[in-house]
Amino acid sequence: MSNDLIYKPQEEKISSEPDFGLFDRSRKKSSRSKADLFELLLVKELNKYSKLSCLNLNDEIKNLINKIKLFKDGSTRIKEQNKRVRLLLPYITKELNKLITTEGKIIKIVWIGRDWQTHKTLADIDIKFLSGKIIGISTKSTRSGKGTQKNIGLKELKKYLGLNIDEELLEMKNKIISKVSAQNKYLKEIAKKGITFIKKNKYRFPIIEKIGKEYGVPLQQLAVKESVKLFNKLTFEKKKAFINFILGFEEKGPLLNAFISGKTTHLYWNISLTSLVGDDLKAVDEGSRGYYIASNGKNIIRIQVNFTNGIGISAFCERAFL
DNA sequence: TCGCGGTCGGGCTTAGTTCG
DNA sequence: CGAACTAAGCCCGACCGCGA
Repeated sequence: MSNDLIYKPQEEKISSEPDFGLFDRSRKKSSRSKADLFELLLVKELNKYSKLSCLNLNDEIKNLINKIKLFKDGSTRIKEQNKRVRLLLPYITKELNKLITTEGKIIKIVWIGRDWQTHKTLADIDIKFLSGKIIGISTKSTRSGKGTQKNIGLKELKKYLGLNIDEELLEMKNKIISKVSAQNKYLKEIAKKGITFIKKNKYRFPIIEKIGKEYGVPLQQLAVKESVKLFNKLTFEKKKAFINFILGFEEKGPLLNAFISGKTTHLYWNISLTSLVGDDLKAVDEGSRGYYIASNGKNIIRIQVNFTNGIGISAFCERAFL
């Protein structure tokens, strides 16, 4: 039996028998909870700054802290978020001060958080002024890097680029399921339960990742080629629509991007990104993993082509970076 | 030239919504 | 009602440039 097929218990696993995914082994990170905590702490401070009540946030903050504590390095991660809020806050309030002189005081602050889907916005926080004006704040907190500008699912890729790889995806999925199934009796049981269950078991059986890549990577490469070809065939208006979607120009109101990466703060209004977009728009193949969108010969957006939860064993998507 | 901070690039995690 | 989809987020190793 090859080494890949041997069941590898994770650090928290006690039983020596495979549990077929009943055990949750994704305990190393808690990225989403940390982001939520960061956003909520920021909302709390912004409320204080605006002299608005924020007592209702304390329970939720407490819950998140308790959740993050359970993860590896949990308390360090919590401290980090607190620190980054302190560093970023003055830059945001400086910008808000300017607005207050023309729009009046802040009367309401709404944490959008995970409700972006129903709000249809990139904003994490909405701020309403006395004049009725509402601005959104999109905020990120990372140890390093700029974070994802946008994650584009297959539905949107179809809509904007006309990308259709349904058949290839189905074929890939079937191949992965049958190859996983052919490994041994445990994997046969897992494969029976479908691709999501296969995904849940990838840490216990490293061969799953290997098989996923075997069939997933060629599809990534195909999708890069297709996307580049399709983008370059679009009319100028349609190219622009795709870029507008990525950059968030479909927002109802002004959007302030406020993010902190390590100790470095960044602050800019979304509208300032319009200067990036010129009249000659082209997609440039960058190899097997992604492509660039260039404006007048200069790369402005990098698009990474991959799967959300591991190659071949989760949903396909393309991700945009500035 | 070496250490270190910043950026890049690939990948992973989470969770709300939708769909069969 | 659970699996799949979607789209937010963060992680982290590699790489690169710059000053001591």
